[in-house]
Amino acid sequence: MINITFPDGSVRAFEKGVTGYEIAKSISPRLAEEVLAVAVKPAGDTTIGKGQTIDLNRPIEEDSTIFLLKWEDDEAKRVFWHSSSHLMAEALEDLYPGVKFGIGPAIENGFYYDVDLGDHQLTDADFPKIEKRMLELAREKQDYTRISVPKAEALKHFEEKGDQYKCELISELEDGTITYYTNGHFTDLCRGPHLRNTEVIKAVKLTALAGAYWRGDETRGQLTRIYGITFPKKSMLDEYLVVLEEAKKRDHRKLGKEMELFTFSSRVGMGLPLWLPRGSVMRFELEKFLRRKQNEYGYLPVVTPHIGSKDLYVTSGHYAKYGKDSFQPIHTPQEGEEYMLKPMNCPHHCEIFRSSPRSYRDLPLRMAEFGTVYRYEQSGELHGLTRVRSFTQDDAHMFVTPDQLKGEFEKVIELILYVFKIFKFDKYTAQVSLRDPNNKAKYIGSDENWEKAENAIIEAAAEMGLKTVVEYGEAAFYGPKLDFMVKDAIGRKWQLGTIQVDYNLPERFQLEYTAADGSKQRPVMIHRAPFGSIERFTAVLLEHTGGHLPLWLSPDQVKVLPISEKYSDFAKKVCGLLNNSDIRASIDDRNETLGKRIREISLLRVPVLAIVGEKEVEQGTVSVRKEGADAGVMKLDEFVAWLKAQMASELA
RNA sequence: GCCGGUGUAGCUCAGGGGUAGAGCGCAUCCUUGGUAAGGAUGAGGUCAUGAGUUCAAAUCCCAUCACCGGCUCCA
Repeated sequence: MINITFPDGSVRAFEKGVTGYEIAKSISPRLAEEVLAVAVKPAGDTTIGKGQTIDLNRPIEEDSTIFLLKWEDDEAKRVFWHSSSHLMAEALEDLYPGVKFGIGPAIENGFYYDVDLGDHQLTDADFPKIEKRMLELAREKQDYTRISVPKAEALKHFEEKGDQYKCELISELEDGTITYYTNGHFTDLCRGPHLRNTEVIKAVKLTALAGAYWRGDETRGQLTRIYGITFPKKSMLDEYLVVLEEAKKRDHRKLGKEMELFTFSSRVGMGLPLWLPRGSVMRFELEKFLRRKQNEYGYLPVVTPHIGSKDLYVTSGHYAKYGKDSFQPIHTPQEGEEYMLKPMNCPHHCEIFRSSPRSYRDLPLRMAEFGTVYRYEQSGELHGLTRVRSFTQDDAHMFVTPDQLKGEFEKVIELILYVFKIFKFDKYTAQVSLRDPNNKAKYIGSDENWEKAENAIIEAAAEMGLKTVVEYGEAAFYGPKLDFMVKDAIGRKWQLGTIQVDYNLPERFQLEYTAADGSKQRPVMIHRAPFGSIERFTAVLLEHTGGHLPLWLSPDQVKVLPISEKYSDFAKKVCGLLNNSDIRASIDDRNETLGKRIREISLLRVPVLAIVGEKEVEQGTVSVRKEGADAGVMKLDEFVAWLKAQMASELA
C-alpha cells in the first residue's frame, strides 16, 4: 500500500501502482469523468508547484502528494491540447497519406503541429474536412497508450516510415528515455503526458496556417504549421470564438483609425507612426501624467538630440552589437564624420552625468526624458504601434551608489505598480530575466558585476512582495532585467514596463563620483521605462479598454449637443465655460438628428455628452450622459465640479 | 529578413478578359429634432506600382512596394 496525500492535506492509502484515474473514481464517478491528468509529487518534496504532470493511467508507485487536474487547471489544458495535436496528426495521416511530422506541442491557446505535406498545398478551405475527421476519430474513444522503446528500434521505425524529422529528434535523445504514444493508428514519438482517451475532445477548430522553419532555423526547410484549438464542450468553443471576435474589435490598429489617433504612410516609411491631433492630445496627457509622478520621485528632466556621433555608440558597445542591423550612419559633408540615429537614450545620459564632477551627495541622480529612438526592426516584425521603427521611450536613468541600488530599484517597482493601478492593469506578473548560464559569451561585463546585479533584482523584487518568474537567457546583453507583463481585459498577456540594472555603461563611459572619503567610485545605473514606450503602451491600453479611455485621457472629453440649432448659443456658452476650466470640450451642432449625433460620437468613444435643449436653456443646466448611461441633469458649475471629481477619482 | 495571403472610392467590402459597384463617410438642399442611423440630390476611382501575354488587362502571368498572418529577431 502507498499513502496518497491530497491538496487539502488529507491522506488515504491505496494499492501500490494505483492510477490517478482510479483514485479519482474512488472519490466520485463525476470527478473521474472530469479529471484530465494528474500531477504527482513524491512525499516529502517541499518544492513549490504541483510536481510532474502524468497520464491518468500511469501507475503511482510510491507515497505521493497528488493534484487531480481538471480543465480549469492550466496543466490539464496543456495535456488536453497536446493530445489534440496527436488527434489532428492522426486525422492528417488519414487524409494525406505520407505526411511527415515535425513537432506538435500545446501552446497558450490551443496547439499546433508542424507537418511536411510534400507537394500538397494546404489551405484553410481544407480545415472543415480535417476538423470533421478529428471529431470522428475522437468519438471512437481511442485510448492514448504509452510504451517505452529502445532508441535503435525507434530510429528504425521512423526511418522505415521515412520521417526524417522524428529521426533527427530521436537521434538527440538518450536511449532509455524514449517513449511512444499511440492513439488509434497513429504512433508518435512523445514524452507525454496525454489524456486517457480521445472521447473528451468534443469541439475542434483549426485556426490558422503558417510556414515555420524546422526547429526555428531559417537555414532549414520550412514546414506547414497548422494551429488549432479544442474544448471538452461545444459551448466553450463558441465562447472562445466570441472572445476572438472581441479581440478583433479591440485591435488597436482598427481603433486607432476609428478614433483618429494615429496613422501610417508608406511614403513616410514603414513602421514610422504619424500621430494625429487626437492621438497627440492623448499622448501629451500620458506624458503629463508620468512627468507629474516622476517629479514626486525626484526625477530631473533632460532633453537630448535624436542623433549622436558614431563614436558614442562605439563607446557604449551598442555599435559592435547592433551596428550592422541599425539604421546606418549618417554622413556629413565633412569627410569621415558619422552620426547615428539614436537607438537608445542611455549613452547621451551618461554624457550628461559626465558633464560635471559628481559627489556622492548628488546621488541618486535621476534623469528622465521622453526620448524618441530609432531602431531598424526587421520588416516582418512591424506591427501597428506595438513594434515600430521610431518610438518614444518614457526613459529614465538612475545613477546610484552600490548601496542605494536596491532601495532605488524598489522605488521604481513602486512607480510601475502605481502606473498599473491607474490604468487598471490588475493582473500582472514580473519576470526576472537573467543570463543564460551556458552562454556567458553573449553578454558583456564581468561575472562579479552580473552576479551583483542579478542578486539586487531578485532581492528588491522579493522585498516588494512581487510574484516573479525567473527566466534564464532573457537578460539584455549588458545586464539583467525585471520585466512586467500585464493581462488585459480579455486575458491576453502583454509586456510593458522594464527595469534594468547596468554595471557596464558606467564602466565604458568611465563614470565616477567622489565618495565621502574622497575616493573616486563608479556609480551603478538603472534603466527603466514604466510604459516601455508610449507607442506600445497606447496600443496595449487601447486593446485593454476597447478604446474606452479614462476621462482624463480622452482626446475629446465632452461633446456638447444642442437639440436644435436654436440652442447653439447656449451650447457655445457651455463649451466655453468647460474650456475655461481646462476641459476638452467641443460642440456638435451639425444638421443631423440628435440620435444620429449621439451614435456617431459614442462610436468615437467620447466619454461624456452634454445635451442642451429648451429645458436646459431655461434652467441653466445640462443633461449629462456618460459612457452611454444617463448621469442626470446638472447646473453648469455642478457639471464642471462633477467632471473634475470624475478625473480626480480616476487618478487617485 | 523568411514562408504564405491580400491590395478596387476617405472607410468597410462585393465584382471580375470588352461602360467601375454597394453601404457608410463627404457636399448641397429639405427637415429643427429629447438620448445609438430622418429624407432627397450630387461629387468622388490610373481597380497599389512597373513590365508582360492579348485585338482588348482592373481582371491572366512576372517583378516591385505596402499591408495582413506566422517564423526568426527585439538594445
